[in-house]
Amino acid sequence: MGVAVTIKDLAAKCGLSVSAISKALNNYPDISEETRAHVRKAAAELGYFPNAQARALKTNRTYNIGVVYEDGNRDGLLHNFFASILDGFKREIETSGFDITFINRNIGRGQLSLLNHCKYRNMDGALIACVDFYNAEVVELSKSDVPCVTIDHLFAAACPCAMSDNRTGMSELIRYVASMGHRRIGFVHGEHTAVTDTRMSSFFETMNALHLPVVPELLLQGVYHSPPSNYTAIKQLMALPEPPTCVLLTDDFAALGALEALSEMGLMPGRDISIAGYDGIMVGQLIRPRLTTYQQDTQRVGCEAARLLVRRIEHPNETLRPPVIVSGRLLAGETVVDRTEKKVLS
Amino acid sequence: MGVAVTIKDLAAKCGLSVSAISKALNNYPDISEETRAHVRKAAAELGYFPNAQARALKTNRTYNIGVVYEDGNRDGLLHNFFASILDGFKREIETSGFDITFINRNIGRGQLSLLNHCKYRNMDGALIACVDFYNAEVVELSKSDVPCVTIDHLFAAACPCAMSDNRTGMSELIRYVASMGHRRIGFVHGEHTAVTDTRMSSFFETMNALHLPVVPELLLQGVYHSPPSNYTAIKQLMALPEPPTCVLLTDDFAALGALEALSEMGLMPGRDISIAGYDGIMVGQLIRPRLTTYQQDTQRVGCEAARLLVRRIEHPNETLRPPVIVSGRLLAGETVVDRTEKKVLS
DNA sequence: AATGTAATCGAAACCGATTTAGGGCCGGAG
DNA sequence: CTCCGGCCCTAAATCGGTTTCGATTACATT
Repeated sequence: MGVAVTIKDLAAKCGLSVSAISKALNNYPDISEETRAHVRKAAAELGYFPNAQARALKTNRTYNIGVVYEDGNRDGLLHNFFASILDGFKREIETSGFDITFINRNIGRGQLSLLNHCKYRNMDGALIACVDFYNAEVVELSKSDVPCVTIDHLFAAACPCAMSDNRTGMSELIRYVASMGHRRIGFVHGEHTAVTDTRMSSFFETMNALHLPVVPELLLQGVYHSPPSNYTAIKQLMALPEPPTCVLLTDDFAALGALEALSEMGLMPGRDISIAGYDGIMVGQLIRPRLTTYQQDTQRVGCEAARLLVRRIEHPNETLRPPVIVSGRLLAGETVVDRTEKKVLS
Repeated sequence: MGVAVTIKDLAAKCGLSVSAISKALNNYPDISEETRAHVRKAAAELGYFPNAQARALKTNRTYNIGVVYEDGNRDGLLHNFFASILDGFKREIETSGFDITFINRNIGRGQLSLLNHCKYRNMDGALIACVDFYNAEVVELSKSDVPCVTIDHLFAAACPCAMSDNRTGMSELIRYVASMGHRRIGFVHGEHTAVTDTRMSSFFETMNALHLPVVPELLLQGVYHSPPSNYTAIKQLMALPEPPTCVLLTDDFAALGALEALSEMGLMPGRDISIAGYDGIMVGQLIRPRLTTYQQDTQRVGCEAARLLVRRIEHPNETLRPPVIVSGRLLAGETVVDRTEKKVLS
């Protein structure tokens, strides 16, 4: 190694003690301004910067954030939706001087729980996203003394949360679909999670408010981010004696699976049958017909999560802030047909 | 904090000195087997694990890898291709006990070069991917004493590299297209990079070998991962007096832009005009018509990069290994028409 | 002149590990 | 009986910083 310059070298160059240097650089009040300036100048000349480990050892601050990310399935980083949230989180938290490190369960050849991994590296905080929130290790981490922030899941524990406005989103989507003349609306929801619960309750509420019938056969459980699952679901729905005129899928990526199924059946989405996704990923707007969906502001969700976490780290005793709810917007693509016009025409 | 258990606590519990504990856990030979066993048991009981900072301070090993990732554009994590490589890298390097941390240019409110950021955190090594390899800071890092591995770019510096077999890939793709009866082949290549150079030279070579004409007007420069850029390029190509019958785009994501342009022009890819992408991202196989492309084995590229890096870290003086070249496979989708049949029919 | 006070800086302890040098203890050789 | 060499362990230095506590100096106050 090109032998890093340490605080001792700097002290020698300045003719000062090590402690004086430290204080000068950390803006202690008992160092004169001219000394401080001199030290700063010398530090710049020597290209000095403190050793992160040494500093952390003493201060218990690493300026490093652990990111707990799916490691079960083969998604994780490949998950468009969460990749975008992570990206937003990363950009924001970096401006506050934090780095991010992925947290997993192994260290050396040994194993470590998520919480212990965080403690091992002395993480200043952790982002919990894209995981099974009911997993024991995840719950343990959320309840621990390491400051956490979650995405789209509200823990009972004192854990701030940034979430997308799934209630309004679902509602707007349904109202749009209804405004296009659809009454028999199918809904493939995801596995049981907080997000699913919110969307489902919003589904029922909105359908009721619009006096639309909720038909049990049109309500299916699918799997988030899984084209095959939604491929199957839509085939099942279309095989019904009286199929829906419009189907809402779990998410955009999954909706691609539905589109695949439809094209196999010789049906053209946006003409013979309507479908809508959820998320608003970029490819959904690149394909033809453009996907009708509800776009979540993922960058913003990540950014808000970062702010909440920094706030929590810097003010640990502050009362817990309510979840930040980020609104999105409807993307009226071309996969939902306007049946009102048809009625007029026929 | 729940006051972490330190080596002192463990020493007290065992009635041994701190150094004995350290040696026992680090498999020093001068500790009796029974003592070692006893220490291990006690450590497990107390839930002890060493403090990463303290250890790193003394050993200069952090078991942390810096990941240098695009921070200029708004891609980065959103880049399907590199996200998958990073994912493969992450999985492999985690099995060797390393964590990964993103490297950027800021620390606190100050600024730090990429190299200095690595040194600040005492990274054991670095992955250089998805960046401008001609950037001064990137070059500096690659030449430094921190062990690096690159993806798809061979530095003059002693830096191992994992790369996709762009030469063979391009060649196979062209041969396939040619076998489908295409002679007027357009090629939108990316910005000047090592990857672009390889693909272009392979393009010329293969076209020559197949006695196909390389028409200057059919050779355009586009931008990687940019649908709009390729949207423009394909419109330009189709406006020619004698347009190509098949166009190769920079990558799959960009190819979606081309598909968009074609659909606007009322042309149907896979019937009126043929196009091919490159990369083999998942959505390309979910849309209809399925994208014809060359699939790179990104997981494998990431995995090989991890192995190279670990090797380099653990055996710094070993002579540099040659680049690992990972082969991919042709994905014959539906966006390239078979003109030979047409000829027969007409 | 004696005392008090503010402004600066230094000495040393400390964070939690690793590692070098050395010190008892025991058995066997001389 | 002494000496020597393993074996097993401890003491202490060290990594590179931060922070507490004191020390020194200069200057104003009484």
